[in-house]
This record gives sequence, structure tokens and C-alpha cells, in this order.
Amino acid sequence: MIAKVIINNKDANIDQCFDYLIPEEFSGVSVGMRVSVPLGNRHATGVIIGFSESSPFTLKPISKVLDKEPVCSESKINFCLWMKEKYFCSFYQTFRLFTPPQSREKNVRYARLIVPYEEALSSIRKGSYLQTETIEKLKDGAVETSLLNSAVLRTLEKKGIIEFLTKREYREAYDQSKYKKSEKYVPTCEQKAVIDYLDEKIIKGETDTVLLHGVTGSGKTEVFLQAIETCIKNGKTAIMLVPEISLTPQMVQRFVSRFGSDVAVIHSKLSPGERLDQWQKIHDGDISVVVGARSAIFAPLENIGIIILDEEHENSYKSDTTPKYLTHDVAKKRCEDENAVLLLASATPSLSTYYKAQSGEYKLFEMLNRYNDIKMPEVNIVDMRGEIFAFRNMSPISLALQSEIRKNLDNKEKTILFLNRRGYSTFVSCRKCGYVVNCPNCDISMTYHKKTDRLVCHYCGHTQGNYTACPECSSPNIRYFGTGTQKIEEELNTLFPDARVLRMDTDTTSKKGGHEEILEKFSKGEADILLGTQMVTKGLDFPDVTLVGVLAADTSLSLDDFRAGERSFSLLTQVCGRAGRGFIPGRAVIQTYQPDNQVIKHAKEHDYKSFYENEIRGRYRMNYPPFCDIVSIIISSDNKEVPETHIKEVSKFIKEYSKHETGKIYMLGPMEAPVAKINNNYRYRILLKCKKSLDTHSLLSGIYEFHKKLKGKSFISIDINPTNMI
DNA sequence: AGCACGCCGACT
DNA sequence: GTCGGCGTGCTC
Repeated sequence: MIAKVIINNKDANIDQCFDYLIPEEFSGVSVGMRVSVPLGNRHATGVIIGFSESSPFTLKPISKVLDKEPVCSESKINFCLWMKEKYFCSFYQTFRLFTPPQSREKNVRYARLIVPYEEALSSIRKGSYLQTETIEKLKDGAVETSLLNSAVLRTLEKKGIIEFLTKREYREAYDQSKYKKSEKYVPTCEQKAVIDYLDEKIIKGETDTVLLHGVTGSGKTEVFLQAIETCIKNGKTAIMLVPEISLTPQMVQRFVSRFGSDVAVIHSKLSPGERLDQWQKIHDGDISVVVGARSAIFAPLENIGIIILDEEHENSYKSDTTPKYLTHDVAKKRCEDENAVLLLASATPSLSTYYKAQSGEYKLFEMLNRYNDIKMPEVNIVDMRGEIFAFRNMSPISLALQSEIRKNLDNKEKTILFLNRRGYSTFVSCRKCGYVVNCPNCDISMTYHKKTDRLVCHYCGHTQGNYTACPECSSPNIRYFGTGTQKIEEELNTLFPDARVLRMDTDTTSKKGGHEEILEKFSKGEADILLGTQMVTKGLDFPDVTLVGVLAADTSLSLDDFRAGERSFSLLTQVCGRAGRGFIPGRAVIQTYQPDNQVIKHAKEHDYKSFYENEIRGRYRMNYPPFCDIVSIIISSDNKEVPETHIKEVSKFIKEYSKHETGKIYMLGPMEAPVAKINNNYRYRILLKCKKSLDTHSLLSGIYEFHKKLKGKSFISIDINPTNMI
């Protein structure tokens, strides 16, 4: 027998099957096991993907088998081949997603009594304090040897009182004893419709994709819980994905309290050992429900009934490392392979997903009422243009918001203030009329570059000089935007000396557990105001927060990205949704220089449908997704010239290709990538807009193969619909 | 990744 | 003639 092996390598040139002899001693190997093989003058790691009877090559034998049992099944191997093909990367780059995380196997030695407790006590010398104490400790079962005196243990073993055993320890990723078991409750009509539909699909084992659009507080989680319960009842399993940032103890609690030890939780704070334990437990079939962030989609579960993507609009579902997959697509493929249901859920679905639901590709359910008929918060929009000029208020906190905060302090109610600030992308806007400088070609905010004092479009590379006066109203107050949380904190301390303010941003949460600590303080009532960045918008459920303030809505409205509107709407909806989850109705204040902006207006009314209708028209007009695919092709190398000539060659290839696909391909570039040099690698980029009528995959496939054949060494990265253009 | 091979310019 | 630099291709 001959084994077909793919080598662990990211180099496309060696990403192929190699044939190896299987020595007698390894005759038990099977597909999905990793092996060590000689390759050229060295040894390499690879995985067996199949067998054959003969080979045209003179073969070397496999030198080592690295796994006792397959890491993944034959169908997973096929899954990897599918992913490799779809995302233009090497086989092993996809395969490693399925492999157990690296760690030293931790084996723990235990001691336990092998005679009854009383007999043990009577068989030692009277007065032996340490021996008595040790037996005492072993009374209720095995104890780790590391916690006991080894000399004493040796004596007891000689006397035949105890024995040692070694077992792999599953460290608990969460403390199960902390959670009470919770029971399901009677669903509302809206919930019941979804649950019934999902139940039927799960029981019949029919694959399907469902979008659940449910407003904040409509009870989406209960739908998830009941669908998962159906899976378990029918002997199936479930994967529940949430954005990393939402994977909070409160969130995990809801799943653990319902399903107990059937649940495995995978999150970024697990140690490598804990991560491996979780993987092993799932692989061994001890787990029915996996809760985790993006990478949990590759969990080694069998017989899946449902995969759930909560907050499906979140851009963390797009992988930012190779392979640059979108979790939706990977999950859909996995569901198709396993006859499972894919459930996408959000209060503010992504435009692409909702578009698919509208066109009938996905089944759509909507839950537009909050559970227990709690009202949506009253949203008040404050026009910041008036503040400086009409009220002579120089503070970043408007007079209206100041008075609302005062009210809350007097009533002893809590407030969340949200400052959306994003790193380096600075746009230029007029403080008097709200005008924002957009690129004339792309309809996207231009980015201010301090170094050159010029404005640049990150899409097409168009640049122009900065303004000293507003082109709309001639006001000289046209500047780039940006203010920090510390500054706001100082401002709050001046305005409300009696208020206790908690600041939550990357500075204050960087240390381990800092995040939880701050939330704990706030929920215990140790502060009146929680001030923070993005983090305050996610998954928090404090019933006693009655006021939410958005300090600068504009910073997210005018990102240098066509998704700015979509993200802002989602953000504003989320953050406003934090207010009034208890019995006191909530209020929200949004400060902006663009009070007439459609996104803000629709967020005020909690009107997703109108927002969607408006936004999708804009996308159609500008030919942005979902009406096209945007592809970022980056070629890089530590050599300066090679990637530059390569990108030019590739652009020639694309031009040639376009001749046969008239009007379907728009090319921007080639140009230096927005970050032209990373780690001494020079980077050049081409952006492609490919109309939906184009077979984008075969174009990209052509580019990928073309690049392979070019003289000289460089890396190519093909990213389809990247979330970040920079 | 790392080595062999071969093409070409430079040097004894 | 022959040495060696480097670009290119191959490894089962």
C-alpha cells in the first residue's frame, strides 16, 4: 500500500500529494493521521489524505506516524480541499484549522485507597500523624499526588493501602458549580414560529439556512436554547458561535445553566492546555454543544444538527489570517455536508445576509417585539453644530446630554456613555455645517494624512490637498475628527464632581480580567456612569441602566469604508438597546454633526427595514456588495522590485481577461498597499470590483495560477470582500 | 526549506 | 579552462 501525503507548507509550489511507502510496522495507519516523512534532504510533517496501489515515483517510506487516531475524517479532508480551492491557500493552512491545538499533554497522577477507609486506618502504625492525615484526604476519592506528601504515599503504597492512577485531566474551562440549572420558558408567538420551523428541519435532518432578525431584547437566545435542546433530544449536536467580544461569563452562563456538562466553551483566554482538553473532550464525543468564537466552527463535533451564528453582522466572522474565510460560508458548507441547519441571527443583519433573505435564498424570520412588551428606548438626536455657535458650549458633552445625566444622577439611575473612536482613520468634517470630504470617485470619506497634509482615498488612491475652509459653507472650522476617552473622563469629573465614573477602554482593560472587573463594579452599583469605547456596546445587560449617550456618532458614520453606514446603524442600535431593559423606560441621546443623516434617523426610529431599503439602493447605485464582490489582491516580498513587477504582470493579466468579460471587472490600481511596508515586506495592491454576473472564482483562480508561474519569489494574498480595506 | 543544476561572467 | 554567483526547479 502507498500513502498519499500532503506536506505542511504554505508554499503553493509544494502544495500537492507526495507518495510514500507504508512500512509493515505502520500498516494500521488511516486517512487523517499526521506523519513525518523524508522530503528532499529533510524531514517534513504531513497528513495522509488517501491510499493508492501504485506510484510512478521511486518511493521513500514514512518515517513516523504522529497520531494514534485520525485527527479528522475523510469528509473533513474533502472539506479542506474545498476550502483550499475557495480561498486560494495551501491545503495545510486549512487542515490545521481542524487539528488539535498544540500543547504538552498534561497527565495527572492520582492516588486512591484500595481498601475501605476504616481498614486503612487500622493497618497503619498508631500515632503516624501524616499517614492518618493522608488517608483522611483520600476518604472521598482519588486526589492528585502533587497535593500530597510523596514519601508518605510511597509507604502507603508498599503497605497495599493505596494505588496510583494516571489520567488525562480535563481542566474545566468554567466553574460548573457556579451555575444553577435553568429551565426553558414558554415562547412567544414570534419565538414559537422560528422554533417550530427549526425543530422540523433538525428532526428531518434537512439542511437549510435561516436568518432570524430579532430586535434587541426579543428573546433570540431562548430560540437558540430550544433549538439546541431539540438537537440533544434527537441525539445530535450543536455549534453556537458568538463574536469573541460577546463571549462573556453572563453569556456562557445561559448555555451552561441549561445544558450543564454537555457544553464545551472555547474562548481566547483558555490556556493551550485547556484548549486541548476542550478539543479532546469534543473529539471523544463527550460534548453536545460547543460555544465559542469564530474558530469553533472547526470543532471536531460529529452529527451536527444546528450551527448558530449570533450577531451574524459582526465583522469578526471574517478571518483576518489566511485562509481569509467568511464563517457564514464555512458554516453553510459544513451544514450541507452534515444535513444540519444554519441559523444566522442579528438585531441588525448585514446587508448581504438580509439581501439573500429578501431574495429567498435564506428563510427569513423576524421578531420585532421585545420580550415582556418592554418598550424600545426613546432616542433624542442632538445637533452638535449648534453647540459651539448657538450655546457657546465648548464641551464634547452637549447641554442636552448634560441635563439628562444630571437627571439620572439625581434619580440614582445608571448611565452608559459611548465614544466610538477608531485608531488612525481620520476623516475631515466641518464643525459648522457637518460637511464631510468624500472621494469624488468612490463616495467614501477621504482619510487625512498628517505627514503630507493631504487627503487620500483608500479605495482608488485618489489624493487631493486639505481644505482650510469648508467648500460648502466657507467656515474655517473644518478639521479632522478625534477625541479620546481620558479627555471625556476629565470633562465628566469637572461637570459632575459628585458622579462616580468608570472608564472602560483598551487602557483600563488590558490586564487580565480587567474587563470583567469593571463590569462587576458597575453592576454592583459602585459607579454611576460607565464611559467606554466599542466594548460597552456588547452583550451587557444591566437592567438598571436607563440612559445611554453616544458622544460622537460621526466617527463611525464616516469611516473610509462603504460599510460605514451599516456599521453605524448596527452600533447605534446596539448601544441604544442597552437602555431600559428593566421596568423603567430607557432614553438614549445621540450627538452628531449630521443630524439629517439617514442612518441616524432610522436608528432613532429603530427602523431596520427603512435603513436597509435606503442602504441597499446606495449599494446598487455605487455598485458595492452585495451587487459585486470586492477583491483585494496583495503581492508582497522582502525584495523591493519583485512584488512591484509581479503586481504589474498580474494587472496586465487582469486587463487581458477583462477583454472577454466586458463591463464586469473594474480594476483599481496597481498601487502601493495602504500599509506599504509590514515587517520589511514591500506590499502592492490591486482592488477588483467584480459584478455578480462574473465568475469571480475562475478569474481569481487564473490570477493565482498566473502568479505561481512568475519568475522570482513573492507572496500573493487574495481576500474576497475584506472587512478592512487598510 | 534547502540543495543541485546550469548558465554566464570573471579570473589564472 | 575553470571557479563561483545566483536564479530556477525539485523534492514522492
